[in-house]
Amino acid sequence: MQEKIKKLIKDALENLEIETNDIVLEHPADLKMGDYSTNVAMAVAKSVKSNPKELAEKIVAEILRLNLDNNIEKVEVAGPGFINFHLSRKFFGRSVEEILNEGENVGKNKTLSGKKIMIEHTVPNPFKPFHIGHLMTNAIGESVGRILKHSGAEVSQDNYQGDVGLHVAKAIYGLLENENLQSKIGTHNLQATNIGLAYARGAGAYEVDEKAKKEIDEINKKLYSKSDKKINEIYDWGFEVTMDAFEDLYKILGTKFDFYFLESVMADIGRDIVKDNMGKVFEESEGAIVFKAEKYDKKLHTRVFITKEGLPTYEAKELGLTEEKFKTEPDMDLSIVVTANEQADYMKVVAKAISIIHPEHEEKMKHITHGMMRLSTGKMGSRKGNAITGESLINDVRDAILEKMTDRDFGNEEREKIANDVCVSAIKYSILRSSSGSDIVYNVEESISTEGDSGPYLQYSFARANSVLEKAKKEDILPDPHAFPDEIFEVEKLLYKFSEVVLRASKEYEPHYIASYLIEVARAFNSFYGNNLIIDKTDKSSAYKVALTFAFSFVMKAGLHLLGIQAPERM
RNA sequence: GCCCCCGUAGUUCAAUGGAUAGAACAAGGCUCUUCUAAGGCCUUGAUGUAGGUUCGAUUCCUACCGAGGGCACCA
Repeated sequence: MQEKIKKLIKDALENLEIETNDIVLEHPADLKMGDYSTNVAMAVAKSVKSNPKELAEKIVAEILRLNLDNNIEKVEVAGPGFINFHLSRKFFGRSVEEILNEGENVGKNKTLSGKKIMIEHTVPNPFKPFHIGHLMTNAIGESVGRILKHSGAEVSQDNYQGDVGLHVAKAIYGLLENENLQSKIGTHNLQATNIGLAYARGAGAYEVDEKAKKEIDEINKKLYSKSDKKINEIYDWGFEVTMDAFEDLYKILGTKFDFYFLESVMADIGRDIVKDNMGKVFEESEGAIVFKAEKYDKKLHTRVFITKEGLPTYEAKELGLTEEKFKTEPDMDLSIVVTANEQADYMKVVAKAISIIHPEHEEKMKHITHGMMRLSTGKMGSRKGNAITGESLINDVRDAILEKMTDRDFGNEEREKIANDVCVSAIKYSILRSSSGSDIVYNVEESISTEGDSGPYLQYSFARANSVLEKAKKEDILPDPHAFPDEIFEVEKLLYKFSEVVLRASKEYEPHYIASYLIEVARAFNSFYGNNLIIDKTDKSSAYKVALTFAFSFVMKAGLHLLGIQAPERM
């Protein structure tokens, strides 16, 4: 439709002998102003020395002369010189029909078809708790991945595990200090929680206790050399148990990883790359091996890749990791990494180094950053290791939801499942409603409220639509997109825009466009629901309203999927 | 000191250089003998400051004010 209207405008301008290369066609902010709008008249008014409003009138006259097809109801000039297009009742009926035909494929586009993309996110460290920051990268990474897939890309996901390093030594120190924490009794979640406590203890001691610091450094050396049998045993158990606990969380969150990379392996690969590029990229400075990125870009700075002790830093490991990813997927078109904001600058330096070594990779790396999650109520996690864990937040939110569900008549299994889905939706939506880089304030109460701006509100709207459709089935009213009434409902004016929203979200790697759009559609649907009796055998247009309800439910379900959220049929 | 990101209703967030800057929460009122009232309908309130570019600036540029992050061997 967009292209058709653009063509129409272009033809009209040509006939009037007005030159312009770029026609901007957008949706007006207010639905009352029409469905599409262009500013060409204002844009070219100056160059043809004409009053924008008069020029707009002339263009409209020419457009009308060119014959409208029955998708366009009327064209008019408004405001300072906008030309507004109002689409016809038929158009909206047709777009509902189209959505019905597309079903769960609704909103897909092919802009990325044939492209291979790998996205890295979540990245919790074994031996450390999965904290709420990991929920941020998970929600954003998962959603971006799904959006790109909806645009035709072949998407795989990878996770990167810090299996070595000081944090492991700190956890093991804590475990040795308090043997109770090494208990193998209970679920791996419980055991992982104990390891998290041990880590917090070790991390705390490392800061304030000289003796402990020495011991931890000692443990760290033993971990590298694998010389201590007891430490090795604790390590093997702790690694497995924390990784298993992460897998449980991924299941709840709806994430599946295709590749896992280990930091210990990347360290060696990274070190080799640095050595192979000495002189070319890296140089020695104060005993360490560094990359002076400011030589290439004034805004970048020098970073250490190999310490004077000969140990590869995060930067060198990242180098190895990227190399390994391109080896794993040789024809990869894009490698995306999602991390916190504070990594933005290192990533630029690392990316610069990589593009000097592999110029062909330069355009194939993309870094997405996320902000911090703070909780609006209760204590915030301190920096020293006792941050709020993802699991405890999930449990709190789930409990609050179960409390709200007491008047609902569900079996235990369904109740649990729904509480889970609603909980994940509450958290993920709160993250995804804002643009990616911004910090968010998470408010448990607001996130589970169905009044307004929340994931549960979206799910509720879907469940409601579903319940209408159930009734339609019982009453034998089949959807018919041709039986439309004269009235055009607001929800119809939004539904056909879904694919455009997906496209924009995909181009900008921004899930929040989907989130805001879904709220808008849900609101329009709930309003439609409130003001219309959908199932009504005495109403000729009932079959159309059922079709519209179907269309809404497809769009909502697909949209929620793109946010990484389940759409329960009942709630 | 240098670099990056940000500053929008009381609060939490939106707004591809466009029209009267949108929502939601909070406050008040109305609404279930209709399909989920976890809903719907109605009523207030904002672009940090000063300039500039533009027919038009929340958006671009400059300065200032304010908050956050990064800047050599942690990740």
